[in-house]
Amino acid sequence: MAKRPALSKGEMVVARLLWDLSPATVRQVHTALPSPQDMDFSTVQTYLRRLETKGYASSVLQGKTRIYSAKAKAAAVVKATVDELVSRLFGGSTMPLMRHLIEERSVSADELSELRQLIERLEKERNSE
Amino acid sequence: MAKRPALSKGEMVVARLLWDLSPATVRQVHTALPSPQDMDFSTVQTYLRRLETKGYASSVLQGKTRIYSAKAKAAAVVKATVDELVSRLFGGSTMPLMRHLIEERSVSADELSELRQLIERLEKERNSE
DNA sequence: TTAGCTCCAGTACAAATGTACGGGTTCTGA
DNA sequence: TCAGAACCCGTACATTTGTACTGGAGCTAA
Repeated sequence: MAKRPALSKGEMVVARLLWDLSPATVRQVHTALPSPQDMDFSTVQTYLRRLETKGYASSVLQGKTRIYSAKAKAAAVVKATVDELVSRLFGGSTMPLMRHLIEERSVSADELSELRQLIERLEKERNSE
Repeated sequence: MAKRPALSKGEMVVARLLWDLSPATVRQVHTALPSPQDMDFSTVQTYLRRLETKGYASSVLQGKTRIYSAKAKAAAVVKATVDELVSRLFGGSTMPLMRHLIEERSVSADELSELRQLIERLEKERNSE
C-alpha cells in the first residue's frame, strides 16, 4: 500500500463525490455538490488536483476535458480516516465511539434492528470457529 | 453553547489527555503522552495555549506554574467531531460508519455482547414509548 | 462569426497547523 | 550559593488547507 498523505476535510467531501461519480469531470463533481454555490468551481478543481497529487485519483485528458477517476478504494480511505480518529479521540479503542454513535446520533428502529442482526451474525460466526 | 473553532488533530491528542488529567501542568500532560519523545514539551505548551484560546480549556497561574483545566465537556467535543466526520465522509448517515466499525475494526466477543445488550435495551425503550 | 460557456493550467494568498527555539525567572538539591 | 531543572511568554517558520481569480483556448448556438 502506498502510504498516502491524509485527506483534508475539504478534500474528503470531493473525494466522496468522486467515488460515486468516477470517472467524472470537474463540472460533474461540482454540480453534484449538495449546494454547489457554497464552493467555487475552481475550488473543486483544486481539490481534485490535490487528490491526484496525493495519489487518491488519476486523470486523463479527453480532448480539452480532464476526466478524473478515483484511484484509492473508498473502503481503504474510510478505514485510515476512522482509525486516525479513533486513535486521536479515543486513544485507540473502538467501543466509546460505538456507544456514542448508538446513543447520541439518532438511529432509527430499522437501523437498530439491522445492527442487532449484524452483531448476532458475527457472534454466531465467531462461535463456530 | 459557544461555537468553538474545531480542534485540530494535534490539539485533540492533548485535549484528551487534559480531560483525564485535568487540572494539570504542561509537564504532566507532556509526560502522559504515549511517547513523550515524539512531541516536544513546548509543542504541548503551544497546544494547551491554543486550546485555551479556542475556549476548550482555562488556566490559572499557581505560583510560577500554569495549571490547565478542561473546560469544554469531552462529550460535546466528541459529538462535534464525530458529526463532522460522519457528514464529510458518509454524507451524514451513521450506519455506514457503524457497519465499518463492527466489521473492520476488531471488536472482542465481550464488546459485541455489550453492544447487543445496548441495542436491545434501546429497542425496548423505544417500544415502550 | 461572434458572444458566451466550459475547461485548463497556473498562480495567489491568508489562516490554520505542526513543531520548536530562546531568553528570562524561580525553585531546589548539593 | 550556584548549577540545573522546570516554567513562562513570545516568537518563528515551513506546510497544509481553504478558497479563489486570471488568461487563454476550444465549442456552440444565434
